[in-house]
Amino acid sequence: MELAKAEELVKEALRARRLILIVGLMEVFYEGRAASTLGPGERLLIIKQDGSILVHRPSGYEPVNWQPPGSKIEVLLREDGLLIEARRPSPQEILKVLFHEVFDVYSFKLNDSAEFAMYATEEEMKKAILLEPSLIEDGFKPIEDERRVSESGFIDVFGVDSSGNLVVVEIKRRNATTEDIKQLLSYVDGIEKEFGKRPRAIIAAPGIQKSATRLLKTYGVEFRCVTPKRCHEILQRKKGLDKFLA
Amino acid sequence: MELAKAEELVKEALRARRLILIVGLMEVFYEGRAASTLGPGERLLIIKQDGSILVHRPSGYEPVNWQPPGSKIEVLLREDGLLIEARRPSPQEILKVLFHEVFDVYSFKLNDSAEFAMYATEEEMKKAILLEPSLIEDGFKPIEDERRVSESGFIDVFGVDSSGNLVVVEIKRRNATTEDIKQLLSYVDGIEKEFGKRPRAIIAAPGIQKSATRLLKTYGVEFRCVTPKRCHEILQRKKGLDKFLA
DNA sequence: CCTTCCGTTAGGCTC
DNA sequence: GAGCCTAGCGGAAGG
Repeated sequence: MELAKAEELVKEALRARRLILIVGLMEVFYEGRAASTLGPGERLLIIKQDGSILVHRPSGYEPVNWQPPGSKIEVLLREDGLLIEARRPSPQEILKVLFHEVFDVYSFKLNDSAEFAMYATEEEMKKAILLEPSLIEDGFKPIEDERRVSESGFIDVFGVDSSGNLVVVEIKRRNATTEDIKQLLSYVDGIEKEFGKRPRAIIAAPGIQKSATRLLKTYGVEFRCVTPKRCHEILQRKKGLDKFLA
Repeated sequence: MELAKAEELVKEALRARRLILIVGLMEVFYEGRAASTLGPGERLLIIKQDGSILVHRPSGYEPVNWQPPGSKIEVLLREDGLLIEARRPSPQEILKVLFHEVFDVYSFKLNDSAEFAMYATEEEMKKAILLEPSLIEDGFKPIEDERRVSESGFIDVFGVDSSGNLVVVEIKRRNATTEDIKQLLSYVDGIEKEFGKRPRAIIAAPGIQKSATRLLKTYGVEFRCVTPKRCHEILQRKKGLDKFLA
């Protein structure tokens, strides 16, 4: 395709705020928080209606270069090719795509207002534990979620056990790491300072990394196997029940 | 476009291992480590030669759903639409895209062997410090990079100052956080245990978060302002010099 | 395979 | 805007 024709198509599509796909032979330059260069090759450039822009190579999940939404897009026909620039003010970054050849330009006005729903997240795990505290242990009573501990951060679930001991619960949707255990321990220290009494520490996760297992024993942290999937099922069941009762 | 025609085009492109773009009205379902649903909407589906697959909405940098390279892709024409499934064995995950309408199917055999070069990374910062230790301070002498500290991880740069004190340097390409300082301090403890002598601790980064500043004073950690960009320039200058001397 | 750590992480939330 | 944290994080390097 003539580069001049491609320029015209892209400019028109930009004005109309359409999703644009450009396939061609291009070089890519990026400078901002970091910097990168990518020599000539055949790739796909995607420009979205909100100013996000992505360069995709023929392989790999990730774009090789990109600019997030809000970038300002400019198109320039030059001697050496068709240049597309995406500027971002803060942080100051620029992405330059220089097309030596354009194979095709497509553009679309897409309508998509559907809601995206994600399940089996850490958030759902927390909700399930608050709703069904026996997931942690019989007699466990949550008192607070997201309790702030000075200097450390936020406790996922804070409560008491059947004997009245304070309990700090840290939730992870993936296997717990040493870092996770250390974080939990810093909450324990904070609570101990605040209440003058050392709380029990429980990590609720689908599993635990081997290196973290040692820390468990050393510091008396307890592990409860809780999976995102099971928590999701519990919430679904409860919801179904509520509907039935309503 | 007829869904049967689309099915044919996609299957042929899959056999030929081409990059495939499908634009149309689709629903998306994902289940694996988590789960998600996305109702009908007009989107772009990208299938790459290596089995990666991406669903892009008209806005936003990130794909709303995806599957990484190596997924097995199947195409099925059903009563309710054209179904494209991408399965991944480990972790066991499935992505289902059900097209109610297909506007266009494009496919390309793309040639792209160019090398991608990234600059101003943490790796470059380390190289620059090893090459030009005065970036840390006059008289600093690096001894080792990536020195293993038992139980903690790896020290970015380990060395001695002009008075013979041990020095532990932690490098960050972005502003240093409290976590970064804690990590550095765990290296310090490890080195103290190993050498029976407490080393100096230096964090080399473009800046430091306010909450981390307090930790500096409390634990005697020193801060050196070192930016990725400046390190990159130093390496470039050195390279130019080498070329000139060669 | 598992673990560790970086990333132009992005994105969402709070302050 | 800065700070804090999660993510289906992905990806690479090392054991």
